[in-house]
Amino acid sequence: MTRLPQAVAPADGGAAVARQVIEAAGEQWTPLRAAVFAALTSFAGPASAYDILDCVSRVRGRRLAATSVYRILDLFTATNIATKVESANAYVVNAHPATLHDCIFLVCDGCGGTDHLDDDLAVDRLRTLAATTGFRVDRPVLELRGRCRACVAG
Amino acid sequence: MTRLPQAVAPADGGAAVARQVIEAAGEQWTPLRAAVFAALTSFAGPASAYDILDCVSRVRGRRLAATSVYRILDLFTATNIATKVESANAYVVNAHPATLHDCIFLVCDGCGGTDHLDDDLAVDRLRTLAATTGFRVDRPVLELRGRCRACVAG
DNA sequence: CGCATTGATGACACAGTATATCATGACATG
DNA sequence: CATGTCATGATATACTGTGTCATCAATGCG
Repeated sequence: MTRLPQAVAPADGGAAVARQVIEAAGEQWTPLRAAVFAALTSFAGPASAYDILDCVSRVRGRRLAATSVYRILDLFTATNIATKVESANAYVVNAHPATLHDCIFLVCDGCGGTDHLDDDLAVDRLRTLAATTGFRVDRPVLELRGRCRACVAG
Repeated sequence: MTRLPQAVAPADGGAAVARQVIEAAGEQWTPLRAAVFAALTSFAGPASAYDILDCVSRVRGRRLAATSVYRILDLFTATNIATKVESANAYVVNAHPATLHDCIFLVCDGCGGTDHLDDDLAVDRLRTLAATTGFRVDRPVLELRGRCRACVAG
């Protein structure tokens, strides 16, 4: 299966689905977690932990602890609600948290925007190759840095 | 083309080739750069910038500036002599600096060891998919986190 | 009700990663 | 010697992330 990037944008930015996933995992959907999720979706591209910290702090009128942000981001990534873009030390909400795919991120070095594509064929191939060496893949980090259409043109 | 991980270990750890590449790029092969290269090869797996800083400082009996290490690592990565493992904030020497391949790293979360494989087929596929969205790939970041054979067994 | 437990968050310190800026030193060349 | 260039140093600072203990609210139970 191959899907090209596409936007599926529920009115709430996916918060309802995220909440379902979190609660299905036996975790709570707290106000702070909701705020972090909202902050995450409010950025056009990947947001750093401190971007989120600043954003949530502003909204709540009170500075929250960095620890809390990291804890919540860890929870989000563990439940597949968000993913860390390793090459940018930043986080993005996952477009389809309910279905398991190994996202391939297209990160634009021009505008910072991030698209993603899912391509089971390529990923399966990589997994299989790794397996031939006895390596068990737990977490693929597949990111393509470059320039998006607009930034190539501009 | 697909090659499985293999060790090609020249006696000098590849310093001679590295030097050629650096000089071909119009840059100098200085004692400090040689020391950083040697430090890089002296680690079994990827080494952090500060691992290298400590190592080189010890060898030289004098603490060098973090800035210098980063500058040299930037030079090495720009010339394809080394690559940054983004998901580990660490650097490894490139096994074949002269030939251009998009390395796929297998990073073991157990022992920290890193293998790599080259698979033009998978990478070309990803590049092609990206291109269909108008995205131009400059720098693929392809890392598979998991457990190596030994650590899966242990 | 009183109390213990549990989970979420806060507060604070600190470690680790990275860059900006300006200064210095070595060397080449005119 | 004056000047320029390149590599490196020195210093400060920003950014990223974690460890540890305290606090607070909700829940369950005697």
